[in-house]
Amino acid sequence: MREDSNTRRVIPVMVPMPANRPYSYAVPDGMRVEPGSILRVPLGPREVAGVAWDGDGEPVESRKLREIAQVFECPPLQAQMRRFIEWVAAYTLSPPGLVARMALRAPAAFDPEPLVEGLRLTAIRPDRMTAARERVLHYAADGQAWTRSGLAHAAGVSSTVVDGLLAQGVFERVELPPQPLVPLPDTEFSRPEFMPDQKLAAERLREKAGANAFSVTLLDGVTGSGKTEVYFEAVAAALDRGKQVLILLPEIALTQAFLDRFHDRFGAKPAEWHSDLAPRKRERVWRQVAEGQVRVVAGARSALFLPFRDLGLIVVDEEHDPAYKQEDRVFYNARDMSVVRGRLGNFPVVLASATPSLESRVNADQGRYERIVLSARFADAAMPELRAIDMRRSPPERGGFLSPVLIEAIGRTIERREQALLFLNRRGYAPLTLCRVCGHRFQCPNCSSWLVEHRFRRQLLCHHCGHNEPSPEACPECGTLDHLVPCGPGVERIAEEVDRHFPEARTIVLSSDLMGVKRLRLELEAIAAGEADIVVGTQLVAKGHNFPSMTLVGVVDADLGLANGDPRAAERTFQLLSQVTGRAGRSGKKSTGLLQTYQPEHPVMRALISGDAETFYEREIAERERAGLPPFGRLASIIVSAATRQEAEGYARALRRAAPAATEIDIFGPAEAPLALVAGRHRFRLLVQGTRRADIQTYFKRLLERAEKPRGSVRVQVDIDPQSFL
DNA sequence: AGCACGCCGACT
DNA sequence: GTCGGCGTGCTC
Repeated sequence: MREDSNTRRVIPVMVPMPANRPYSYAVPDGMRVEPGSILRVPLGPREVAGVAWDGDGEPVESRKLREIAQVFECPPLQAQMRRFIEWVAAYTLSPPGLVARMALRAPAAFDPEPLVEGLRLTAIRPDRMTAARERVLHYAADGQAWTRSGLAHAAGVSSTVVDGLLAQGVFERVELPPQPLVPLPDTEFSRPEFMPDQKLAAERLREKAGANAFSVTLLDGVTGSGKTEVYFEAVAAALDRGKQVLILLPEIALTQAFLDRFHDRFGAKPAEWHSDLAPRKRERVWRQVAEGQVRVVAGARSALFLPFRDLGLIVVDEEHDPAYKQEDRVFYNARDMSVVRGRLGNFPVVLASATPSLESRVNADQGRYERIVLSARFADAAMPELRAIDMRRSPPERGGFLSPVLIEAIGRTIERREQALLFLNRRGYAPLTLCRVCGHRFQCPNCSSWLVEHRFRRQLLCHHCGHNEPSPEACPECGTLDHLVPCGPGVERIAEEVDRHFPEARTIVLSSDLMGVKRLRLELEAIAAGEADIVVGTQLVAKGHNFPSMTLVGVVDADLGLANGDPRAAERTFQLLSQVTGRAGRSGKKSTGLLQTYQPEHPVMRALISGDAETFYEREIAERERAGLPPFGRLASIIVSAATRQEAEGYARALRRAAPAATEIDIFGPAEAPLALVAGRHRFRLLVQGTRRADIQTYFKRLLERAEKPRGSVRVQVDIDPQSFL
């Protein structure tokens, strides 16, 4: 704390905007502020919530210096969290104010939850008794405090009856503490019976999570090996130590199944945290996490910035999932930042996956993480038998995309009254439309990608930037009618083909653009209950939902993810297809996975079919090491975005020219096409390769200082994440 | 990131 | 003559 010339106390405050350092504010006389206090401060024309930071406030001109308006009655942000914010800001080269903002994303949560007014029976009896009053007294006789509306509702009377009794003194007002959001989990609620290798793993995890020490454990267990139940033992151990627990999930909105399993084990639900949460609920979660009443949070990546009072374990489920990576404003990977938070907070971290990322595998191989392997499927669940369908030998009939082999397998499956899942990671009807007369191809006016036909919506859609236009009747180039042809399949087109072959079957298309999260949950429930025979779905069917009678999974285009130039393509495809095919066979019935491919000899297909992931990983790791790619070398990028393509590209080129020569850094780009169009901004990426993170960070800082300052709508962001590549 | 200030086109 | 578009610059 410092005093200015007028002997006012001045402290640093981190404000929620892209400031590179805390701002200084004056503390009014008599105000008690400590580092971490959450404050209401004036900022320009408005007021914002900021955090009192550590050390002295830098002196500022006294005409600029303004006073803190209020200290919120709310637990201060702990030193551990403040160090975490600083660390993330330094690592991602983003302004700490923006990182702090992520920890303050619950606007109204800083004021205490209002006390609930309750009514309790006194010794006074009413002057006259009526039937309605009788009923009210009957319910209130339990001596508990009731809310006015609750009591009126229970007694089936209007609330004026209760008001009348209150006026006579029959009831007194009492203040009730706000209801806890979720009941306390009970670590003894239902202890599962484990198979021998699960038991071993669970004991090891209990040991790790029971210790007050930083460690990272990679729990590597095939789909259906009971991974979740095993890491629940780590959760139990941390809870028994009196700690809070965070479980990160890639798609929390879709994982009703996870919440049910948690409930089965602990007799209570965890608090949820994700972007679809209603604002009021969001505030209560934030508040009760800060106060320590919520013991377990299951959340999306942003839950990492919740202000836990006493966090003692983070579990990152499906740790390989690309959804953990945030790619706007602050670029970070929640899996990696979880490890950092564990290190700063000195507590254990568990990374769980059936198909770990290469980074985590290498970290385990090199001894930085401990690796626990669960190789057997649990109880009656059998691994699906995977086979390739060589599309060169069993091609689809003209105009179709499904091999006769797959069609026959679907037929046998639904005859047995079992379910079939067809997976194609492509939304819409057809990825490209062209005119048979003049050859015109429908292209996005903003990006350079093809427009995807969505027949259900009668629109052409750009999957890059969201641009959409109504489906055309005629070719805009030559005006010819009825000569536009869809090229290639999307899920809608596959569903159409399925309908042709199995008109009697109940076929459902599951695609993120067809329904909201709520509707999707219902559809998933319905499918699990057997209300469909054939499901055609995109990526979202891969995530976390269990379909007990699904015994056939057909991958329509297993080669799809391998086509682009991403060095992670093989790893990603392996992970995705493992997850998709793992949806089958959960009931213990014999199940099959069929992969339609033109390259059955590809390492990814071989690994999937043989079940020998080990050889695949070794090969991929060797390849990465040879190429100096993550986790052996670093890839990073500078993202330039602007309102127009010209502006973005222009600045990207200017940056490229200004790049100082350096032996340890290799910078290339911009790519020919803009990377993406995000909320009306074109983005270009300059890719940087180097060996050490520190080299890249220093280099970026130097480059950004040297280059002309971005003007106009140009923005520059940095992505230094071992996960990143386009 | 917000938000106000400021300078040029189509309307009551 | 004003309303309003979003370019520019600042916030302790």
